[in-house]
Amino acid sequence: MGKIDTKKKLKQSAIFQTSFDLFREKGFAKTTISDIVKNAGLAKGTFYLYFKDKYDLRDKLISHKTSQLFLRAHQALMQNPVDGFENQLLFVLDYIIDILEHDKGLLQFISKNLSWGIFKNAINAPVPEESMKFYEYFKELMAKSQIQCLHPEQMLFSIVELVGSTCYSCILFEEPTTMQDYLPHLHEIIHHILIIYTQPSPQEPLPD
Amino acid sequence: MGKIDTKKKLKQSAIFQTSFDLFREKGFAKTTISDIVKNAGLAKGTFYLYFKDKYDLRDKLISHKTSQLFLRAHQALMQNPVDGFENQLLFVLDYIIDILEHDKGLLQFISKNLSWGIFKNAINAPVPEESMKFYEYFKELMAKSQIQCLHPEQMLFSIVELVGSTCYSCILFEEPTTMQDYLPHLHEIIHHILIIYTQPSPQEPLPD
Amino acid sequence: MGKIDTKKKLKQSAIFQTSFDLFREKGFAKTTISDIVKNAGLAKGTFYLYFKDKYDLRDKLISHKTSQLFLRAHQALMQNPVDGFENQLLFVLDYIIDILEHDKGLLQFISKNLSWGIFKNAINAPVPEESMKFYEYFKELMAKSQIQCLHPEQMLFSIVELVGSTCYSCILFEEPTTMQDYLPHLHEIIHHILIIYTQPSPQEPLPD
Amino acid sequence: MGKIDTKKKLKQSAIFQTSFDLFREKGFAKTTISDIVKNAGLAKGTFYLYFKDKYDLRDKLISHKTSQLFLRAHQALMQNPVDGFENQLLFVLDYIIDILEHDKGLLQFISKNLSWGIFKNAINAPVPEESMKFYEYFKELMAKSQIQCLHPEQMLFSIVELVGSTCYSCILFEEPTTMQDYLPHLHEIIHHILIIYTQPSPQEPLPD
DNA sequence: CATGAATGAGTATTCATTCAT
DNA sequence: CATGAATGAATACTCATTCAT
Repeated sequence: MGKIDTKKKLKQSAIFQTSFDLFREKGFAKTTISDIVKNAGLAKGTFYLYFKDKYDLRDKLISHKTSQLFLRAHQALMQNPVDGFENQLLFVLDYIIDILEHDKGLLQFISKNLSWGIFKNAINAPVPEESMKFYEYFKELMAKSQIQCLHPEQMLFSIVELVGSTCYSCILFEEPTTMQDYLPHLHEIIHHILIIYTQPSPQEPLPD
Repeated sequence: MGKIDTKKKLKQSAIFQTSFDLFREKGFAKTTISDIVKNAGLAKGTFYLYFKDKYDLRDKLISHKTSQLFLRAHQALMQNPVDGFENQLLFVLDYIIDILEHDKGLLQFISKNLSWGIFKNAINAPVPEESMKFYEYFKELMAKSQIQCLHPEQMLFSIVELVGSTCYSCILFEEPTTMQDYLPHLHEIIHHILIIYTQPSPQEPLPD
Repeated sequence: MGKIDTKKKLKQSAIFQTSFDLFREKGFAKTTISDIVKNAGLAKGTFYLYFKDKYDLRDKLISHKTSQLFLRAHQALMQNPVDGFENQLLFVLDYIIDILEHDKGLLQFISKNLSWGIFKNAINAPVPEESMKFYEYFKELMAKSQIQCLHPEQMLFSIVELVGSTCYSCILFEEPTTMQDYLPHLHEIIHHILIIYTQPSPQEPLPD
Repeated sequence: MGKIDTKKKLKQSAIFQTSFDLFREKGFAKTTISDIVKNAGLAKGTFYLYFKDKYDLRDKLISHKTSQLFLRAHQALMQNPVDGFENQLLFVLDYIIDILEHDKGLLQFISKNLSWGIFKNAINAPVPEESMKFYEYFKELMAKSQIQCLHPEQMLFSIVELVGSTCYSCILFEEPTTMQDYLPHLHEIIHHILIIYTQPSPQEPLPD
């Protein structure tokens, strides 16, 4: 009973690991299911017991990897307590950026396919305990820091999209500059976005 | 000579038009070269006289479509003179956003493939006069408005990436909200980005 | 013992019923063993406890269904006594044609696979009491009606093949006409076949 | 121009010949397209330039072979003039039966798939001059012999179905007897079918 | 320049069958 | 007896690319 379930988990895990390596190495399109099962030491048919097709695998893998990323950032945050929502947010973002800078394959794989929808819900996480909803997580952080914010979702959306797309370009192509170089400006823009959204009224003129 | 050139242009144009329609309709991956030439009324071999392969066509098409987009925005700006760099920038962005809102196929096609590199250089423009470099264009606008800016490229990069990725989500999926809804906040963030980059940096004083 | 036998019968029966429905619905080739066991609520391995493979199942099913058909016709004949071999034969044929007209799936399934061999011997009947030999049955009817016939087997063969193949076309495709339309002609041809085989052959005089 | 067309004909012909041999040898189901093209000395893709799939090939092949059969019978008839419709009909049928007796593979292949619809129309004949409509052909023979017949189509249908299905059993399995043995009886039944359908009125009582 | 017939490597997917539990 | 996870051989079909005409 437990044995069979354990074996099943192992197989799925093997497919995850192998396919991720291959996607990183050769790209999604050039990776074949034959490649995956051959490297995972499984029969072809077995693949189809766990995933509908290559696209299903990809989607589940993105959820999985994104979840892992946030989980690691969250755990780091727990071990290095930081005060205030802004600092916490920056800590998490910087932590993730740092990981991605050292794992460009991961960045390449995730970014091409990540969307706000996946980010917000991360519902299809194959392992239940991973299916944390990041948006909920940040809202909680905000609440704990007693931040007032009219449109918390839009605020996070703006930040996440900005960070995601600029990272992609700076880290992978160093265009228009390196991540090192860009990071302080990114922080400053994020700082301003927080100001904008936590101001009493977005219409009112900004203080200078 | 001129005749032959005209004929060549016509064929290339036919491939552009047909392939764009098909990419919009069925997506890039599902569109075959057979499809394209059949719809364009050409022989298969003819395709290879004009493009190296499907990827070459796609890249040239993206440049072409992106150029067109900016060209239209630029022409609109010429006819509705607006004062000041910020207003000009917003005019151009809003104009493009409006087009994309009404042509989601175009948005889908461009966004998946647009990167800062293409945006900045637009090098492969098949029609020479299209190969305007947008970055240069904006730098010129800035100069005309006598804007001082330490890192103009980074500033535009931040804005373009933010606009690009948020548009994609808001227009195509209305996530987390509609473009209508999000637009004022986007404007405000852009406003702040301009402030950040055109004010004396907190770290380093502007040279005079 | 009896219990186990009952259970076995039940499973076999479930496979028969389910597979027949599926064969009718999707055809033999498109029906998979997975389909069958899933619908029958059994495990895949169980199938192989009862049948060698799909072909074995099909053959047994044809025998089974053909037997049922004749059994029903026979029972009807018992309840509506008819005099004379020709009338009895026509009664049985008409009865069966009527059933097939109302169950085209059955006709389709049986006809594609029925041959004179199966008809004559019905050897593989899975349930022993079904394994009535139709040819023997008709010979008995003939004997009871005191019909003299030199080649009774050929006579039945001619009739059965004619009825079988014309039914198939008339009922399933209404080609060249409907069964309704064709039936009187079919009767007349059968009548003549009976005449031919029960009259002194032109070539060889009947032995007395 | 003519060269290319000739080559195309040759390729189709090669596929026809090769596939027919393979179908005869291993059966339709067990013959793969890979087999066919390998034996025909063609590339896989080439197959799909000429036929939609294996089923398309089979149907066209049946038409082709059936047409050939009748064509040969017709040519033989032209060279051995026979008087009267019945004699002509029997000549053609006997001629075909004779061919089939000596080419059981052909019989096997055709019979499993021949239906009255194909017989009557033979429309899809790949080579135009083959697309003779047999039913029309026989109607013509009848007209020439000044035969009056109320339901000529039904008459031919009855004969063809009878001949087809009895041949199949007698030739391939010698069940219930050999074709040699059965032939005179078949002739007699056909003779009677002609009588039935050419009688002034099918409703009127048969003369005894 | 233009054609389109021919190519054939390449890939996803199915499914009957087995066997450890 | 029953199960159903695992297997992997088998196959249809696609499509970018070439090259003789």
